[in-house]
Amino acid sequence: MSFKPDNLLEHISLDCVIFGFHANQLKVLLVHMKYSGKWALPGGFIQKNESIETAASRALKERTGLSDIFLKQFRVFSDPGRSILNPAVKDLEEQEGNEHLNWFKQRFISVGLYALVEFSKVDPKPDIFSDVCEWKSLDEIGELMMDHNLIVKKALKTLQAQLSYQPIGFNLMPAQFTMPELQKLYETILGKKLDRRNFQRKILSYKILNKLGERKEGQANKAPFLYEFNLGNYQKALENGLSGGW
Amino acid sequence: MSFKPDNLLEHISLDCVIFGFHANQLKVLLVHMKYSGKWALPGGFIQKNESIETAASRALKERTGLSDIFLKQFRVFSDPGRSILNPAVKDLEEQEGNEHLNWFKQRFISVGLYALVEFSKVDPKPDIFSDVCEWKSLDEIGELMMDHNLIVKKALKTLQAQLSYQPIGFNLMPAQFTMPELQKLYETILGKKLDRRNFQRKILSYKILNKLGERKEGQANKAPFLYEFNLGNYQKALENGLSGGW
DNA sequence: ATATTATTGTGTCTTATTGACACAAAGTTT
DNA sequence: AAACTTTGTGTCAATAAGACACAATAATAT
Repeated sequence: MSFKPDNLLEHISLDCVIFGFHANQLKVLLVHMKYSGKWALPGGFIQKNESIETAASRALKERTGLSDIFLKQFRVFSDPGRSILNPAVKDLEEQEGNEHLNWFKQRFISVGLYALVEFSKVDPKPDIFSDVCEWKSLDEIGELMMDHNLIVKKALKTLQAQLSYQPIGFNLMPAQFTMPELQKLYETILGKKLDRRNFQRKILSYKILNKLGERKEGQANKAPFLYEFNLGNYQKALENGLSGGW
Repeated sequence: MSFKPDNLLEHISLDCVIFGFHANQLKVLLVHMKYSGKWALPGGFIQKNESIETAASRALKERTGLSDIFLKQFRVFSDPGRSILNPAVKDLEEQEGNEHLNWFKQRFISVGLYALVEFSKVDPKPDIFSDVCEWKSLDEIGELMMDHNLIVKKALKTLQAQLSYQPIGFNLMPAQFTMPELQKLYETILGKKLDRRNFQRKILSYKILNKLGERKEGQANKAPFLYEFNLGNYQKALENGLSGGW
């Protein structure tokens, strides 16, 4: 077993909600636990010399193979009842060499982090605890381990709120994309339809897009323009916020 | 000594940033550590059957005498270097019966919570670790213990952001107040002047205030109207947000 | 080839919101 | 009584947001 609890902070764990966007659907990266048969968020523990964010990056890499992901903490989940029925313990019981089992039976407080990643860049790989690691669209998610359904719900709410005061999309879209594609991302996160013309006007007013002369071809209609994010302005908008407010 | 680490989660602490408003200044509640002579945020630890929020309410009561405060978590502080120089350890060393000293020398990850309270309702009282507990206006705060300056800074930023999408003030103002008083609160939090007429128009548009017929007298000028918060609408606005965005 | 179909690009009008700005009224001080 | 301070209040211009329609393009069907 690869965990060495001696080097880990007790009582603290972290869970990552990794959002991707594909086929006009918002997806979350989940792992399927080998023995308990439950789906869960990829998570982990914190080493004695790590910050939460560093630990989350490392854990995400271990669980799913993903690296260079910018993870942002959004909330601590600390309800005393949240881990009473931790099915991960069952997975551990079935493994040989479970001398650390009691460590995992502790009560854990978990820090929730989320990230947005470009779907196509991800090649998820399961680790020793899980037999599958894959994207699930939001409405396909069934009952997850422990309070992970709640964690996903709160992450989505955070994402929706973020949309109102910060640009989003750089990490969720391919390098080049069309306006309708970007609009579908917004519509999916918000869960509602937006007017095509007003969306374009608003997003262009932020000056975070470069219009490319080229067009995408192959569909049965007029070819849409391609856009890319203007990194400089995108960063500025991230820092300054978009508008609204006092 | 009143701490019983046996019953506490290891490695996890919490710190409370309590904002108050008085004499046109935004204030923060601080405690002064007996032996190390450092000022610090009132904080505490988490018992095995508590959520973070419950623990924070209890700790705040123990440290300052404050009760019935709604505390909201805003961030986890987990930099590995944050507690290397924890001066609280010095305070503990000077106390008799420090059999738990090593427990406090651990590395801690701290959950930051903040709250807004009505200044006049507070009667701060120091506890066994501190000899003073009092309000400090933001520009009077010197160097605090550990990373507490950073925690205050991030709490203030959270508060400023919250101002843009939620009503604020119910917990910071007395039951009845004038429009200029409320405006000063907003100006203080934001750190900038606002136009008197535009402020009034905007805040009234939220429908969260009741105008009272009475007036306040005694100042050398025209008597301003009194207002109170309309609790029903205030709650609604808290839930739905104020506007702006998609 | 021609028509059909689906989807895109684009602009205007109306309404709501924001920002800038000035004077009269009231109560206190001199 | 005059001066002073701070309050209450409204309008105009600029900007942002919401509703809405038609022409252009590229594949597909006939």
